[in-house]
Amino acid sequence: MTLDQETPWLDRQQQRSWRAYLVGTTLLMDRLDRELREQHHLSMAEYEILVRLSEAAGNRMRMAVLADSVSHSRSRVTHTVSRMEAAGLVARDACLTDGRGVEAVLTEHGHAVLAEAAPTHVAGVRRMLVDLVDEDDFEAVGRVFDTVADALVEGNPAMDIR
Amino acid sequence: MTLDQETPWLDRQQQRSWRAYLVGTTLLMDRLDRELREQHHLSMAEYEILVRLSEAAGNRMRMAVLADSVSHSRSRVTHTVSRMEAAGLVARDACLTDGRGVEAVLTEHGHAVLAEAAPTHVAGVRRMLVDLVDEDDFEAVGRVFDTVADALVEGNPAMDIR
DNA sequence: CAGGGCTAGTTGAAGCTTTGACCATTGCCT
DNA sequence: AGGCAATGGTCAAAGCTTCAACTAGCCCTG
Repeated sequence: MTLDQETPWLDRQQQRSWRAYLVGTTLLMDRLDRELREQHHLSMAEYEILVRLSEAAGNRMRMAVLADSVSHSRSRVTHTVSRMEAAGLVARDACLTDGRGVEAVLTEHGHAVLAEAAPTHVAGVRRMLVDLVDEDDFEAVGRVFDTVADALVEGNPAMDIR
Repeated sequence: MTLDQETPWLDRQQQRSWRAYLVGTTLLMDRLDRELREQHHLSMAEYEILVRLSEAAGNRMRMAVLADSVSHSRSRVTHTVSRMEAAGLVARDACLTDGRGVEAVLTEHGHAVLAEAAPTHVAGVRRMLVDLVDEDDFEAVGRVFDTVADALVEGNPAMDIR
């Protein structure tokens, strides 16, 4: 990669965009998390896991796949799932085809909690983001972070430093 | 605000954009934070505070103003500044005009650390985001999160639930 | 089929953030 | 002036995330 003296600064517009993104993301995530906690006793991390499981075949997923799909560390998912298990939202199940594996399974209760939480969460995402902004601009956000995610996803050496 | 049954789901495209944003942001923040920590022993929160102070008149800022400018809670800024103070990056100073107030001041060392960290941090932001995406798309990101931040910034009752 | 190396997942400690209580000071209102 | 609500900042405790081992099972090679 380039040396430091070759790295151009961000121009005025880029700087503005970058800071707006930082501040906006901080406020947005904060609020969505807070709403989920207050109304449904769920963190956003827990909510995302419920969503992923509900979309998975058999409502079950290997821990590692789950971790990758939400882009959280395995350790983090282990802890989060443990808390959710204690709350009866998911269960753990040994994987039949791989003795090392563990699957997280959505319980009845987890399904019910998700069904309750989803509409209000979606409403929040709309109210604070989607319905506020131009549709094309929001698609641009999708393109930008698709690109970022692709570039940063596990094992892309092009993104390593120097 | 609208009732739940009136809230339409996100359409396919919106859903894709929303998830890309979540995943991309998670990966990006993770990496930027890691780079800053490994190369300069700074968290992103600390880095942002250094930047804000370096731009402030007299390199000093009231705690509350600082907190607002990075959109972090006051408590969080208190803790972060305490750690930075222990590391010699900033100093605390009583506010002359308001007996309740405290000002954070950038030290020589803090200035030096920022001068070292900034180029590599900017390089990271470019490498993993700015240089990867279409310029117009990135401006759209700026518009979107400007709007979000405006809507969510302290004391906008329109964004409250129901 | 034994060994080494890899992958899956967990664990506990350390670190950061949030929450809520708390105290001091200030500004407003009468 | 005197009382009282609001503001600024801090702190301790609780919660979540990260980090660095660690266990166990898989797979490849000799």
